[in-house]
Amino acid sequence: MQKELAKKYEPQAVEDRIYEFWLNGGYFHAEPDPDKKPYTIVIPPPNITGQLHMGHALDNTLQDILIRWRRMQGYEALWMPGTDHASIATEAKIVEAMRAEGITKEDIGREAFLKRAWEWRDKFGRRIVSQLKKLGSSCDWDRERFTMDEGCSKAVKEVFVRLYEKGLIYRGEKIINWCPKCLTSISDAEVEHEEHDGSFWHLRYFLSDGSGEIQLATTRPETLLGDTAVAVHPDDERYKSYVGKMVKLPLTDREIPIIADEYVEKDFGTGVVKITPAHDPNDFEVGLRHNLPIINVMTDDAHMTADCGKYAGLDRYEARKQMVADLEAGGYLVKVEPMKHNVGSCYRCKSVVEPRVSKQWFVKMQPLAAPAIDAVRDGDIRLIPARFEKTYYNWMENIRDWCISRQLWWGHRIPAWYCDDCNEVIVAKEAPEVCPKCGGKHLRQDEDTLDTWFSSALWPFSTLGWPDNTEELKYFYPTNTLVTGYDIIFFWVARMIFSGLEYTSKAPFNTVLFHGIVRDAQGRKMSKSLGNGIDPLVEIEKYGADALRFTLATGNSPGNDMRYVPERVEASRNFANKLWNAARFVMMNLSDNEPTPYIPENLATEDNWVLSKFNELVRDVTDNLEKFELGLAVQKLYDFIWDIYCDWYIEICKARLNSDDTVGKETAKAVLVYVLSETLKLLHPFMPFITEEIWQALPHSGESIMISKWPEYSEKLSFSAEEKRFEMLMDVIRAIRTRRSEMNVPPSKKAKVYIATQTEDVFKEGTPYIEKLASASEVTVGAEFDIPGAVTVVTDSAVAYIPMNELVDIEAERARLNKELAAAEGDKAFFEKKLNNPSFVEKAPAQVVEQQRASLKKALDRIEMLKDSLNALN
RNA sequence: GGGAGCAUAGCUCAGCUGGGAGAGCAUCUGCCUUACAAGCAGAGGGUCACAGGUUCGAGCCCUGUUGUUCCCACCA
Repeated sequence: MQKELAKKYEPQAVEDRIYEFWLNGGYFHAEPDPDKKPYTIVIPPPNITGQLHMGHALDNTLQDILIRWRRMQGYEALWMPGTDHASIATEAKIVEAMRAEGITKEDIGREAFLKRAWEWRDKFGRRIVSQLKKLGSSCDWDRERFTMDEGCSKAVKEVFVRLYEKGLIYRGEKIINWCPKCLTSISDAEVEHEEHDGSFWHLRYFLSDGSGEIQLATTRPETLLGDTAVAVHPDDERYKSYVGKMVKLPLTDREIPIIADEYVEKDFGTGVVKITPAHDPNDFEVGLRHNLPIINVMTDDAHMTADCGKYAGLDRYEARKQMVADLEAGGYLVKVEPMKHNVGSCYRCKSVVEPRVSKQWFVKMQPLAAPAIDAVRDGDIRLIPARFEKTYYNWMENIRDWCISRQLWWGHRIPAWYCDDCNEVIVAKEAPEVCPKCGGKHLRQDEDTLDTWFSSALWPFSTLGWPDNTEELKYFYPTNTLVTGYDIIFFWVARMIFSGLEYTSKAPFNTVLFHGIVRDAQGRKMSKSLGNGIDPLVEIEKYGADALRFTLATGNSPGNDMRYVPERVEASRNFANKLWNAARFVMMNLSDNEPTPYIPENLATEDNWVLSKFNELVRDVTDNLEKFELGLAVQKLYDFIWDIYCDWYIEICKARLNSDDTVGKETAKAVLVYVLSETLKLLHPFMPFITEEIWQALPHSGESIMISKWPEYSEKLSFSAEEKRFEMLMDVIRAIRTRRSEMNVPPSKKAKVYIATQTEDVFKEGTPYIEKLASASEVTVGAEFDIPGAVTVVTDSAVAYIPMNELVDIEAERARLNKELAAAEGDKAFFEKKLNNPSFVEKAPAQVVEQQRASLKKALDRIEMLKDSLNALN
């Protein structure tokens, strides 16, 4: 901070410089240290294709708050950063970029394609990292990792081989979700289901023996050429006689059987289903049970295959249209009903997913899911908020095998080789020279890569050196807190849990803090297509990273979505500015060589009060952070700094600072500096830049606020008696201000004030403050006054008379006091009623009863004072 | 079909284990009181969605209703 302080805080001039300073100081770096307790967070690795969006901003703000706080508390705090190769998303982008050049993947081949991909990664992987730095993230960049770096790749191979050997990874021909645009299989979790308006075509299939027809209904007539049976329920009386007969498949010469299977719902549609094992997961199962042939009628990009006669080569929806027309023309179409049905689409490209039979690699999930369920149930892992446990159990308990192979090039290539000589499958960490079975040399590695999430699942330990038992792994693992959005609970969180348990025998973290989605001001999801996204970098440029962080941390409760309202970031910016100016004021009063912050002797009541309030703040903020209530913590800091420190304490200190009382002056200065400096520490995790900038400008010891010691609650700073005394003063000041404001008296018009009270010492001591803060020209304190016709204000502890008779309308004043009296009488009745209720006194906690008694007493005192005041008017 | 969240001041949201409802923004009034007009001092504004229940006491706990958002699910 410069000597000449700007009136306004300018984050742009501060943040980059401070971040450099931290980096140079090496403060983000963590090393195993047996003398300290570890605290570890692994970052949810952002995609290398990604740009920082509000979701990242929120996620990383929360992590940075936790890690900075723990670091200050003395933990060896490691925030492990890195990026994710995001196979499907990255590959799609590169393919898209290549299309602009007029070339395809296949044109250049695997090797050249991967070269491009790595170049892409080098170029864009840095971008997201520099954006995280703009936010102030205190990651240990020395340890930055990438899901496809050597270590992570080693971990991936290790896991694959181990699971294969254990029989938990297998290759099989099954029906999977196929994205016809990305041209790869995807897992169940990668399919988004949405209800669409569709049609339900009722068709008639004629029996081969000419004895009649059977009617069925379908939403996908274009798969008809792949039908290999027609099914009814075995108990369906209507169709019992049909079972075993053959029907002629319309538009073809093929004959297919009518079978009975319990999968069919009697009451749905006509109770008859066409069975297309190649294109529907249920039909596939039915096909297995009845040994039906599988006829694939679609190509990998969802066009009809060459075997489809006149429909060959048509897009699936065009084929549907033409087939429906042909069915109608041929007399097969009975009717068309409108129908809502679920359509699955690819979570990356939104294309409608095509169920497809193909040979893929799978992870057998049930054996892995069981311990993962127990870990949460037994409390080894705590989900915050707890309601996500239910979601988690529900998913884990109904989990199906995980399809992990992808027909993509960018990713971890599957460590499996096929022997062309003897068809042996070899799964190994290193490429085999020869076939271990036949000694043949014609080995081909599997062309496919692994699901991106397969490597992300290992992130908490692969980044720490696993499978090697490194010092880092021993010290920092298991990690402590995982902070992420609830939208990736299945993709990532659940998979890390079962992976950690399986490979390290430990839960990978003990707490998961879920946050929600950042939405726009109207509550809509921010998206490219809507164009309603707010760029965090633009906001940082405009308002500062601290303001953005503050906005995201405030009013954000775990697991709940939040709206990003522009006005709020302005309010946060204003708060930073407020703090800046408070610091300016304090420093204005300091000389060049002030001692480091300390608590002086000779504390005045207001000093005790502010220290006591600060002490409570320390306790509350720490407590909130322990409970992951970050939004509450930051709110309390805001209130303390703005209301208590600025509006009251600084204002009240001005009297001493401007006086000739050297002791009072020094005391005020010392307390001002002490409380400011300590409060900056509490605020630092939330607003790291401005707190560092101010802290550096204040007298301090140590290199940086970010490695200073987190304040602790101290009984010695608890002054409840002094707090009460000071609050009496505040009450009177507020009451006088309110009264003057109601009468539109400007502060420049000073007036005498007489204070009648039973605690004269409080108000005598507070006289200069009443003069300054309540525009009093002269304050007289006594037990009783008789000042006819004065403006009268009554608090719980005093009556203040302000003889501004010319402004007073006696009748109005009487009416007002009577109104207040009525209110006080109401209070009295309220508390009396409560206290006269025997079951209340009996059953309520003693402390609560005591509170009510005190409130009753206040009301009674107030009534007395109001009555006196009314009498005084006469 | 199952499950979950949300419903509190005009707007955006807090509200910890139940003890007379809070903030910011907006509105209104008066202030350039030299740290800050991105500010200061005040004011107005709420049957805490609805209906029951538990309790001495319910915004908070229970049940149901309505509205809304989301997640999961193989009725073609």
